[in-house]
Amino acid sequence: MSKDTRLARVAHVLVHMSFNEGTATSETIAAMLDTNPVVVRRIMGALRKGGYVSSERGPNGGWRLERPLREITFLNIYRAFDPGSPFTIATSDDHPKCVVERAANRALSLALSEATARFEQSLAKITLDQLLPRKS
Amino acid sequence: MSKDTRLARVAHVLVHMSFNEGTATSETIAAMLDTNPVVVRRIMGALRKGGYVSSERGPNGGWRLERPLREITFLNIYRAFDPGSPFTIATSDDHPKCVVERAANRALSLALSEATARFEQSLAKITLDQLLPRKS
DNA sequence: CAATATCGTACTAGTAATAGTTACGATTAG
DNA sequence: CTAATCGTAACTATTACTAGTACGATATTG
Repeated sequence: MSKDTRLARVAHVLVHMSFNEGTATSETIAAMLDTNPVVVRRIMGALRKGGYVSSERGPNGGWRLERPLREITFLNIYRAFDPGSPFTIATSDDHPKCVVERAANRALSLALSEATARFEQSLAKITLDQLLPRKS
Repeated sequence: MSKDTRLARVAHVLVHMSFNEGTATSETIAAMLDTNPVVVRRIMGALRKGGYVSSERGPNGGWRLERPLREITFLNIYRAFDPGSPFTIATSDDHPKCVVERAANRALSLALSEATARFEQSLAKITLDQLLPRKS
């Protein structure tokens, strides 16, 4: 599978959007991400459901940031994408009635959920305003 | 990408192997995993490099468990597969010189490595003897 | 109302990792 | 020598994501 880069990419875009008033079109954003406007609409569409951005159609339309950067965390973005397990690792399903397989799956599931919880804790601590360049 | 189930599957197999003296053929093990002997050879081959199992060719050959269950952890198995990142999530690489993208990638990388460390800590605590059915 | 900009979305193609399969060579017991 | 068994290369299937094409829906402007 190719990797899911949506979180890093959209965080990048939202910070840039905060530099300008008004809207940014999918086309403009696509240029920033070196991709295609449709990809942008899909990603931004997910964020719209969470109320982090809004969109307007027609001339002078585009995407608008609806919340200040400090009120948006990586966890907010991550969850907006309605993600499944973030792991490439999964339990097995060869002999669901075998007690040994079940014990192995239980042990692995616990490790996966502990790591997922840790991941989400880390994401929750990152707000978008932390990505702003320092005015040193 | 389809999910990686090797860890759970091989843990299951090693426990069953400990129930019998001597060797188990790839064919026998394949039946346990509901798959094909070649898949078994690939998976077991990785464990052989770590010294957890050995193989013998020719009649009466097969795979032999080389260490007691309590001396094999999930982390040992996991590492034997020489895994890349266990996450489906990755950083972006659209504008490597953009300071905002770099900041976003740094923040995400940290979250990923914290979660990976937690995952490995959890795996290290699971020894295969913990998967044995309780004699209640 | 016509022209145009812009989002919305269905559909298809590309990509990368594991899983599965076939085929065949290498080794060893008897 | 024969048969059992591993070793491995090559190919296909599956899965889940990214990317791209096409076209419809909507809103502004004059």
